[in-house]
Amino acid sequence: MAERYNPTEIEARWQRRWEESGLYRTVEDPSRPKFYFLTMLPYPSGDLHLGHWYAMAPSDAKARYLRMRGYNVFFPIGFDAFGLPAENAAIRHGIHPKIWTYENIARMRRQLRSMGAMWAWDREAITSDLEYYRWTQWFFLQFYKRGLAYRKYAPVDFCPKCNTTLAREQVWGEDRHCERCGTPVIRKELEQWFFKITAYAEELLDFSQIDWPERVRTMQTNWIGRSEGANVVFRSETGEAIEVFTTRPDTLWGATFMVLAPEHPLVEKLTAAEHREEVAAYQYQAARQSEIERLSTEKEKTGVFIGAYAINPVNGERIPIWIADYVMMTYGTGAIMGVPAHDERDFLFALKHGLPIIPVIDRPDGRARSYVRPGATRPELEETLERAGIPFVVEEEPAGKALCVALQGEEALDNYVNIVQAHILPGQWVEVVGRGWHFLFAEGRWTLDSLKAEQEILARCRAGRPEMQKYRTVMEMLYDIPFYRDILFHAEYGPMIHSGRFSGTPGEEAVRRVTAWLEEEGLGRFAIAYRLRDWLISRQRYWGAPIPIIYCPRCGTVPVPEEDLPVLLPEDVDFLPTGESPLKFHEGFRRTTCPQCGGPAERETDTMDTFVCSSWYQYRYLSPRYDQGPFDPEVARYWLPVDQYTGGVEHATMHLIYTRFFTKVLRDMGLVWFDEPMLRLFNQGTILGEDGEKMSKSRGNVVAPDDLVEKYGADTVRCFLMFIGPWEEGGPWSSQGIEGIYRFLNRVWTLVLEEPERKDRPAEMGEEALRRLVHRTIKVVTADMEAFHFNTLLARLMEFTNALMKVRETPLRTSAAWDEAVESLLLMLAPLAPHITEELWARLGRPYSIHEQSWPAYDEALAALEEVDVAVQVNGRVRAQMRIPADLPEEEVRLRALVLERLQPYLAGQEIVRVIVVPNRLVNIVVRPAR
RNA sequence: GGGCGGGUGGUGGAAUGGCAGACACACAUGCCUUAGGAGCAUGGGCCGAAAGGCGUGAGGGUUCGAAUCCCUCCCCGCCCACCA
Repeated sequence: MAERYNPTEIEARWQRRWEESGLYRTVEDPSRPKFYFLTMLPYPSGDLHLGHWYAMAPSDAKARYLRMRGYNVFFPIGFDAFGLPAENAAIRHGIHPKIWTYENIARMRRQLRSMGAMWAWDREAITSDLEYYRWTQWFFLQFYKRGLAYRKYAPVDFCPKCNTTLAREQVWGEDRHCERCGTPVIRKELEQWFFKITAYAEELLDFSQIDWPERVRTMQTNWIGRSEGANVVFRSETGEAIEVFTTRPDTLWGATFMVLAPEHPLVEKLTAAEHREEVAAYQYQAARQSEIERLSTEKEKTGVFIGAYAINPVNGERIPIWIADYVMMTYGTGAIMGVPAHDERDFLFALKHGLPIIPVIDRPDGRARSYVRPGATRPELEETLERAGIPFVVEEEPAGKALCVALQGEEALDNYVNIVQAHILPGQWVEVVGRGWHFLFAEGRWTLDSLKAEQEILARCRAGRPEMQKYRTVMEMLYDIPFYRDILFHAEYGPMIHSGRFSGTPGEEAVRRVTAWLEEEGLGRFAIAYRLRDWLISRQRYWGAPIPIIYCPRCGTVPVPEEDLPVLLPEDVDFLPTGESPLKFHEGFRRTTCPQCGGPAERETDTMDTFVCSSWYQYRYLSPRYDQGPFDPEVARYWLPVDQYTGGVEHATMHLIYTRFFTKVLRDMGLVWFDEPMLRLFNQGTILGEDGEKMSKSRGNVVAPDDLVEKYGADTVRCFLMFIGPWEEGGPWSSQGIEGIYRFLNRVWTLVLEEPERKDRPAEMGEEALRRLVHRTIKVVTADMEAFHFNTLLARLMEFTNALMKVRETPLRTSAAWDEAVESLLLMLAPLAPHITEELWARLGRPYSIHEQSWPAYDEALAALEEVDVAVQVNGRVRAQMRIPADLPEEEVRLRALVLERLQPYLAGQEIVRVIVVPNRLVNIVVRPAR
């Protein structure tokens, strides 16, 4: 009896051996094709959890496979070590962030090693290392030099009691209070550093050079949010120029008001004295809300009139200026024209605040409606309409009969208008809405085509029916009629109406023609707006890379000279329970001398967002101790760019955009020669708790990988994570399911090492057939490996193993084909389960190491099936099976099928209409009863 | 509200126009065993004694043939969310 599979012993032994023999040392070898395989670097939270394993183990398997395919693979690892949790630990437990971080790293290194991955530990990089953040600061200076780093006022969440800014995750609850003291948080304008990522917005929309998942490309495209339109200059009555951005210049004639963002710089100047108090109160209120809240769809459209008017440059209309929090200072120009007839938000705003609504784009669907109020016309109208063939619905109302008329098309509308006009009673009216927008009175017809018409119509309606007195605008009056509700507003493109000489311009040309005209007249110009904002990198934190800037009272903002880098993060700091950055109070750090004039000056005390550090780590990995630049260009020339990147999709709009931006800047600096950092990207899913929910301490469903490794060994944990389901989908953990993989590895152990109980089982297959099975398996497994389909790959290997377990008891056990089968099994399993395969490989007397062997090749001819089982259907139902040689000519297949015994009852008395032959799969005989 | 995924046995999943349920878990029965939370063998979508029928969220369509393609709807997950 051979010894049993003991993963703990084997794994420790081989990990030591690999380390000692330098199996995974990285060497730049120009004679071999390179492959840079990168996995997102972990944050050293202190414990390696199963999520890390889920991200890393399959990556390691793929990297090992590529190595077996002959690539010189670079598979580095490191730590994203700056960040808030270290500071929180300092405040709560009195541990210095540096100690906390580096102790965590030491622990995680040990845990990571237990995975048995082929990481290039000799190139490990840690972002909080002095020799790392020195270059992060260097990049800041290069950005600054190129005008890509700038400082401006920006709103931050601020706790007035703690006297500090808060990160977004430190603001709690609906009422937005401070996490620590419960005081309501306010928005405060602070000077902050930004990276000008918007300068690259256009280029970031181009994904033509990378093979990334569509999901990520879509998310980034939406995040960047490119919109074409025009900036149009309005003037206030006092002559102040106010620029608005619009994507719909074709609706300019329908602008009936203007809205500025509450923090718009012109508000101060424009606000009339008697409105100041109200405006200030509204601005304060708006400042208290985060952008997230302001953007909430459910929210009422609040706002206040500032007592000023602007002139619409295209038609001279005088329109009121409001401020409202649905307008963002950070998008477009921070000011909009309100076109309530064709923008849903403006429509709701106008209705709520009693602002007039003038339609200026015709409905493309040609629909119009008319509601004839009781007593508006002579009673014969009904009969006349009937005779004219115009359908209507009669509604009984307390005041009498009302008619609801739906009209489709120009002709119906004209016809209806003429008929109704002849039936109107004096003082009364009937309107047509949706299209036409005619108000038919006995003495004439008014069209809702201007503010003036609006007022006249409203006055007449109020005079004719006293109950209309309560309405502030014509549209408000119409909106009260349920029959009209869904036809009063639309945002489609369509022919322009009520727009002076542009009336009649078709929707397809309208935007272009109006924009061209605006440019000619000097009233506006074509403009592109992006939703992407510049990247705010300032953090009022201690544990981060200090921003290398000095403020001198004489010279102003002065960058730290490159030769003075790094700006050292001082370690002798006190952590205040308020959470304020200790750098602010560290006199030795803050006080410095100006590099230009030598006079007393102050350092910037903010540090950089940790996403800055992780935007270029793939370059630092190449040469983590290089000190002539961020990375060794020699080494870079060999390895870059990254060939394959893997990581969670949650970074789609943060890290994955930032690192693309960084790379484009590096390219413009001449540091790299390519446009994109990572050529291919794979997003793995999330490993969930046994209950299908996210693993978290509060749910109590966390599975500790260390315990699993102790019980089953790393190979089993690795394989099971890959077996659970498609890697890109993630899925729930199963503490029972892992047993299956453990059994599988035990079976492989038995298969290779143990003497079978019997050896004389009659062979079910010959040597040739066994070879065919081997090559067929290599073929499908290779395809699965290429496609990251680890779950089906393992299923194939299990099937293969199960088949071999039977063969093992037959005389074939001593054949050459058997040896080939076992060897192939171990080689295919090696990337997934590196330890057990190394052990079995050694015990078979093969040379060290299995991980330096070539991936098994398959013979295409052998991999092809010799015989196939084909289903034979009659009218789509399987009625028989037949085994035939593979790739038999269709005609032959048809003949063999038609004479099958089992089929005859189904064919008797039937006429064969056609026979469909799907090669090597099935035959479908289509029949119908014979006449 | 918008965008992208997804819905298949008791469970995780396989099959992306061609025999639905590979592989595994759990379960059942049997063998072995002093014992079994080890190992081995056998079984299984559902209904039915069988023949056969039904079956991939619901309904419709295209096709010789649909889990797969199209239309309508329901449910779940993720991302974005007043971006003018």
